Amino acid sequence: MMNDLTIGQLAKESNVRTDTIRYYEQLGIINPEGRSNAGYRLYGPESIRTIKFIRRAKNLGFTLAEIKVLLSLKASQTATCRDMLERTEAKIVEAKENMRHLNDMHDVLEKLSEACPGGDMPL
Amino acid sequence: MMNDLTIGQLAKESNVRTDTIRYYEQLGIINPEGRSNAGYRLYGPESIRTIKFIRRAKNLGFTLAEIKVLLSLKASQTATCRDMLERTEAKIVEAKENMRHLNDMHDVLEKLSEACPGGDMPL
DNA sequence: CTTGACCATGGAGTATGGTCAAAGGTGTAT
DNA sequence: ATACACCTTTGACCATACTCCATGGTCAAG
Repeated sequence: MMNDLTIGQLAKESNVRTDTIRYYEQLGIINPEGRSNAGYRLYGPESIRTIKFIRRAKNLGFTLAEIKVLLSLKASQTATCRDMLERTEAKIVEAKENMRHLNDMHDVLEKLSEACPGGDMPL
Repeated sequence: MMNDLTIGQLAKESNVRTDTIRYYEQLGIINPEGRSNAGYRLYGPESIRTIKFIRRAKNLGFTLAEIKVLLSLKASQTATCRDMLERTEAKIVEAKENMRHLNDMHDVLEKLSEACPGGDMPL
């Protein structure tokens, strides 16, 4: 299918390195839909979403082992599980915001640590 | 002073290993107040707070390098810096709560992933 | 004065999450 | 057909944050 992505294309679309995708595959987190005649990994377009999910979860502090579990739940056919996951994803987005704010603050603190002994407060 | 703690006592009070404290010292994050005649590290009681602060910040996702900066700010004599830090600490506590909730949820999800294919929802 | 718990240093080893490099096959444009 | 970008695998290497080990000194109790 024309829809399939090579590992390089997937990497570009999802802003990770090809090595990282292969590493995730090694951990059993993601798998290509198949292989080309030449043995090239071929991915469906939903893989982009998956990689982005992994990155989001990672930023929230989930380990790759934990993310593997989250993704296996996500794949489950049980509606209740899917619902739980959706709710959790919303929570995760919230927490990510919190962490982002915290990190912003950290950046400010770093600047402060340089500016403070003698300078005006940059904030 | 009788108030001084050996590394083992400090480790016990702050729930880390002695190795970890020495490792932090190597990174310049904490330092003993002095040494005994025999060369034993001696810590004041505030070191317990410091180690606990490091652990708290670490759980929030700060790297040890970042924590070093936070602690250097904390030590600064400038009132505004201290104020900023206090505010940031409050934020950090908030964010920690959020992450704790998220981690609780993760634990539930793990249980779900075992119970879901065929069992009742435990939640 | 010896035993056992504690301390010191230095260096090696571990887990996580990548990242890079070597050696070689593929695919397409000129 | 040959350059060039892309793909393959295997395996080494990196940073972070510990954790353990070997070797040897210290100290309090019996």
